[in-house]
Amino acid sequence: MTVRTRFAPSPTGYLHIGGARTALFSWLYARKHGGQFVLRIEDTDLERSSEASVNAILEGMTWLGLDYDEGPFYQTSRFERYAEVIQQLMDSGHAYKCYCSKERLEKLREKQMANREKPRYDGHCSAGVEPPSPDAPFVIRFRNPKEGHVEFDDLVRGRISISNDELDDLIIARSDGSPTYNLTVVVDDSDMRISHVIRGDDHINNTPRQINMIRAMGLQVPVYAHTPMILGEDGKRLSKRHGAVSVIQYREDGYLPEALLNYLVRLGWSHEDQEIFSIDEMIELFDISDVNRAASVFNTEKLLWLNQHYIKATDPKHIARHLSHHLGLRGIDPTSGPDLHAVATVQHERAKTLVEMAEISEFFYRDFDEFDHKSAKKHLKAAAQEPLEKVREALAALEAWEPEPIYAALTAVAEALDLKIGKVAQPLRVAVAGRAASPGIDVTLQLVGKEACLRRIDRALDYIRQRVAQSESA
RNA sequence: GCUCCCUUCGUCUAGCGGUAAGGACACUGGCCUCUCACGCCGGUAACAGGGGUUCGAUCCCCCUAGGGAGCGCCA
Repeated sequence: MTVRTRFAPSPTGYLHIGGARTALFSWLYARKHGGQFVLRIEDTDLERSSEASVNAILEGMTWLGLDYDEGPFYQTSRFERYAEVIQQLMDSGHAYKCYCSKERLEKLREKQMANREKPRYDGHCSAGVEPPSPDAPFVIRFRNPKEGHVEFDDLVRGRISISNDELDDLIIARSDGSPTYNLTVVVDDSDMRISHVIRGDDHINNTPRQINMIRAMGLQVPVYAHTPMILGEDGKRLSKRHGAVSVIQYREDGYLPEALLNYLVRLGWSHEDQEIFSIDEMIELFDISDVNRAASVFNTEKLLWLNQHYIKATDPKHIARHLSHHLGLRGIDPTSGPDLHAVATVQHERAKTLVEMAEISEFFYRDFDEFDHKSAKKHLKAAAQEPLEKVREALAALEAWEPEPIYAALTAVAEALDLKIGKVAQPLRVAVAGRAASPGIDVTLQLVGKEACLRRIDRALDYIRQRVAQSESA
């Protein structure tokens, strides 16, 4: 049997974290078994579906690298097929017309709730009834078996069993003739020869009735795997308000797709003590039956750690391209300063996201507006004046603007003044970078460039003199 | 309310009848060091509770509690 999995989002919003993981699991399973992964857009809800959402989902999949072998298929283009199946079910007696009014159903539900019963359709029209009027509206219901129970072996949950008397006769066609979800999934999964249905566990309760329909149609029941949901940082369900951000938002926030994928695959799944997985390793090692049953909480801290790991591990040339983009977003022309590859090389161990990397690299490309307040307070004080003046002198005299001579010049100044190198380097760092943290002082100066360095040192000296003058007059 | 599902450090997880309950993130002590990071060494921290079964339960069974999902002419 060739493995065929699918991802079937409804285009009513973005591709969010939960959907992305379900897609990843399905994709991995197909890739692992040399099968196919198909994408299907479940857009039968005309009210809520939008093309913008379809595009957002496709964009998210592309960014993550979850390529599909077939599709995207749109359910809206398959209405004829659904109508055909519904007719077959009618012909074989597995479905019937129901003329019950919404009012009647509403009352029924209230009564059942009051009686502490599970609300369900009572089969009023099951035996066949006369239409209240010749042109009375009706829905079509699936005739669920009354006896026995449905069992299936879920690849992550194990055996799940539910009694048929818990199930009622669900609507498969609305009064306007359009098919409902439970019918369309079943028909599509069958037509698309899906062998393994991997989806969120919010579908567990639908599965038994879907199995009953599949059997009524005389079709093959696929293997199911219901993956647990992902909770927000607060342990509550993900919502628009916290965490359920679109996958694309992570790209904007400076995450690498490899990091997000790695994070997602470890949510509910593990392989020994391994934390880092390349795509190839995931494909080789992942197995849907090793997935946990319990929901898991999304933890940005760990994602950040992984992201930093991938930033460190990725070729700086590649990082440079991303950095260019994020610098651009900050209004910086990346060609106006040092080579991006060099900057990425010295910064890639210092940033958890590409956005952060752009932020801490800004000073390479333009003079900062003002010194970081705390850093200036600590380092740009009277005691730093002489060292900075001497450093300026030494640097101005340098012929070769390279890390080694620069560092030699600094140590010479420090020695001459009988200071530790830090007493010289820190004020200089604040002068040139605007803050007390930066890559090594030598490469920092080199990349900023001689002219800019001298200019900024002068500015820092002005700042110190002004500060000294103020404290004297006070 | 009813049905189904879930429950190991704060978080992600390992465990599959006998372990000092392992790893990772975070937190934290130290080393390295021109800063920040990186890296390295160390630490704190968990089997929801109660009954069984068993020589022995994190692991098997039952109950309780807590959490989640479903119960639509949404998907």
